[in-house]
Order: sequence, then C-alpha cells, then structure tokens
Amino acid sequence: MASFCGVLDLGQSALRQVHQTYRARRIVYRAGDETEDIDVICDGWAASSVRLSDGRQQILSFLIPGDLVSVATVFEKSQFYSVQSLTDLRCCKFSRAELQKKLTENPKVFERLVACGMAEKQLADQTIVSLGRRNAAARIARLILSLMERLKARGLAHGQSFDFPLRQQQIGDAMGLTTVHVSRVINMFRKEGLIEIAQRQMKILNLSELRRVADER
Amino acid sequence: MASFCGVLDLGQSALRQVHQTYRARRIVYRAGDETEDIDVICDGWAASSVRLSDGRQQILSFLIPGDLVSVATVFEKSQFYSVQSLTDLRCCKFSRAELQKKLTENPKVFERLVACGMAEKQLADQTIVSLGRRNAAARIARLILSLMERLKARGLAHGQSFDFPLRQQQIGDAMGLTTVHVSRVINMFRKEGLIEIAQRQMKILNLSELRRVADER
DNA sequence: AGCCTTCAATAACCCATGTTGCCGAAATTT
DNA sequence: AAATTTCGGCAACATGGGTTATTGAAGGCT
Repeated sequence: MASFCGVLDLGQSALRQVHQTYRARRIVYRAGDETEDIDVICDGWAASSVRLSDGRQQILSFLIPGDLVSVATVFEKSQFYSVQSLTDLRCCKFSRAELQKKLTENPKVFERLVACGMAEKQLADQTIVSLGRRNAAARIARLILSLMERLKARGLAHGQSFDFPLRQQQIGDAMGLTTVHVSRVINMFRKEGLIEIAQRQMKILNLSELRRVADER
Repeated sequence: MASFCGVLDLGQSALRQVHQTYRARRIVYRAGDETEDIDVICDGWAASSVRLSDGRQQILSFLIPGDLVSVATVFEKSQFYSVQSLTDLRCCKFSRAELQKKLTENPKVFERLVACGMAEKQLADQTIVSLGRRNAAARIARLILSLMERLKARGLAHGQSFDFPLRQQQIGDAMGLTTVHVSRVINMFRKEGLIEIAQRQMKILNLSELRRVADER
C-alpha cells in the first residue's frame, strides 16, 4: 500500500523526513503553539477542531491518510485550531524551513501545495452549506458520502465499504448536532437499509437513496 | 482613498488592468462558468453563494473592497459557487494568464496571494464554528464584529461606524437563519442599545456587550 | 475474570428557530 | 408622484433538534 509520504511529490532530491506515531485521542497540535514541522498523515484518522470556552468543540475537518495537517501550517507557524488523533496515527514529518526552500526551487511542488489548499477550502465551503442549510439527516448523509469519496480517491475504500472509526460524538461535533440526535439519524439510516456499521467498518447498502437523503433540505 | 487595485502589489511592471462596474444585484460570476479574468473589488460589496435545488441559497462569504473575488479563481477557471453584487460595484480586472506568469517571476506576489487565500480559509473556518455551535444572536453578533474588523483593516470604518448595506435576507442566508429570526435578533440588539442601523449605516453603541453576546453559546 | 470507562439507544420533555400570513414603510421604477 | 416591489416588524403556531436521564453493550485495563 502507498505510504502517502510522497503526496507532495518532492522528487529526486527528497527532503529529510522523520516518521512519528501517536496513540488515538492525543493532541497532535495544540492551537496557538508554534511548530517547525509539517505533518503528512500516512495512516489513521485525525481531526482539526476548535474548543469553545464552555467546553463544547467544533470539528473543522477530518483528516485521512494522504492529508497534510493543514496547508496553512506550511506558511504560518501557528494556527487557531488544534489537531487531535482519532485513531492510532502514523505521520511523516518534514521541516517547514526545508519545505519552504523546496517551494521556491520547484514550482511543481508549489502547485501541488496550492491544489491541496484549494481542496481544503472547497471542503470547508461545502461544510458551510451543510451547516447553514441542511437538516440533520442530510448533513450526516453528506458527511458519509464525502468521506467515502475522499477515501476512494486515495484507494482506501473497497466498493462501498471502508474504515469508519468515527464516534457519534465526533460526527455531532463536526455537523453541529448532539450525540442523541446523531444516534436517532444513524439508526433511522440503519432501519431503512441505507447503511451498515460494524466493527468500525461502514458499508453503504443503498447508495442512490443515501444520495437522495443528502439532497433533501 | 485607496483604490485597492494594488492589493497584490504587483510593483513596477504592473499588469494591464481594466475597470468594470456592476449594478447592485447582478451576477458577477455564475457557478461553473469559465473565466479568463481575476477581479479585485475596488468599491462596493459582493457575496459568494451557492443556490440549492429548492431555491434557498447559502452565502459563503461577503466580499468588501480590497478582496479578490476568491483566490481560487487565480488557479481554477471555474468554481462551484456564484458571486453577486450586493451594491453597485467597481472592480479591477486582471488577466489570469498574465497574473499567473507574474507569480512565477515574482515570489513576493505569490506570497501575498497565498496570504489572501489563507485569510479566506480562516474566515470560512470561523463561519463553520458559528454555524455549528452558536445560536442566532451570537452568529449575528459575530458577523457584525467580523465585518467591522475587516473594514477597519482596510480603512473603511470610522470609529465604530461603517457602511452596512446588507439586507436581513442576506444576513440570514449567510448565517443559516430565516429573515423572521434575523429581524427578531436585530431588534433585540437595537432595544438593548447594542447597535443602531439607519440608512445603510451601522453604528456599534456598546461594543463590549456585543462581544459578550458573540461569545455566548 | 472483574472493574471501570466509553459508547450507543431510547424516552420524555423543552425550547430555539422555522413557517405562514399580514401589514405598513421604504426604496425603486415608471 | 404614482405604481410597484422590496423590506422589515409582528403574531400565532409548528417542529427539528436539544436536554436530561436511564440502561445495557462494548472496550480497556489490572
């Protein structure tokens, strides 16, 4: 299986890389901290999120293998959101300074980085549409479909089945819902034969109907 | 007053630019269309938005003088969202091809463009937090404060007063609320002496209290 | 194996926000 | 300035989703 260290396709003169692992539920990056490294996720899932003063959190995005821990980290030493591992995680670390140097030398790498950044932005925009205008069922259906597409694009889904390590709490924190309501919706999906979840594996049983739900208001 | 044509600071070898005006409520860019130009807003407000199949729309962001009509347009010919003028608009148009050429020649310009892109992303992330975790009053308070900060940074606010051409419908379309509910909240703000709106001018009367409301759940 | 923690399902109740409809004011067009 | 459209305020009512609490199952740890 691809290791995803090479997403940026740095070519012959590859940069020094260090691999690092994190246990599930660890803080990979804490909001406001300064870092000198850029992480690429090789294996496992993570999430970027913001914690509010009352303890609730909003997940901004889920990160899967092949994702950079935010393109912004390449240009800014510190971010206003945190990143936490959702599963055990394997990352490939690059030095920011070295990567930036590479950018000026190799415009192809810069292009690839810009493309990653724009993909992040487009996902964020679609999240805004979900949160602003869709009801709970459509939001969750969209999340599932979007994750499936992203996993497929990286060769991490076989047919309509894929690893799905998310807890209902995390789905709620991403889609602006409570765990109770996420549970209601997921069970409705199950009872209607749209999906099946067992042992952290998601299987989509009725794709066209799930798409229909995702397009409801 | 600054014209904002120079946001990208293209320097001596300035690009050919064309100025264009739009009346209020016109489509500046239609989702999916291919364009060869990049617009910088010199005067007036616009909004990028997505229209759903049932006619409702979600506004992704408000664009004010000095904003690019999305950094993404520099790299991608077509976008999945539209841009509409909210007021009469003056824009400065650059050719994408020429601008891209300039990018490879002048890394400073590239940096500035990346910085614009990251600012867009950060605004989008903050919108996600608002929509996901804040109630109507906090969302609207945050929108007002965020717009004030952005206008101030461009020298377009005098003290706590600034142009505010948004209709309640547009506030609702941006913050995932109905016009009725926007009206309820705005009137509450008025009655509590937080803000004053008259003739498309917003004045913040009690900044600290408005900030407090913005930080409530 | 036993203990403890996390996770999910479910029910009863509540509240923030949506829906519909109406009216008058303000803005825009003619 | 008359006509028309847009806009905002308001009230009555409906509902999607939140809150709280309880229970059992699943998963980790010693």
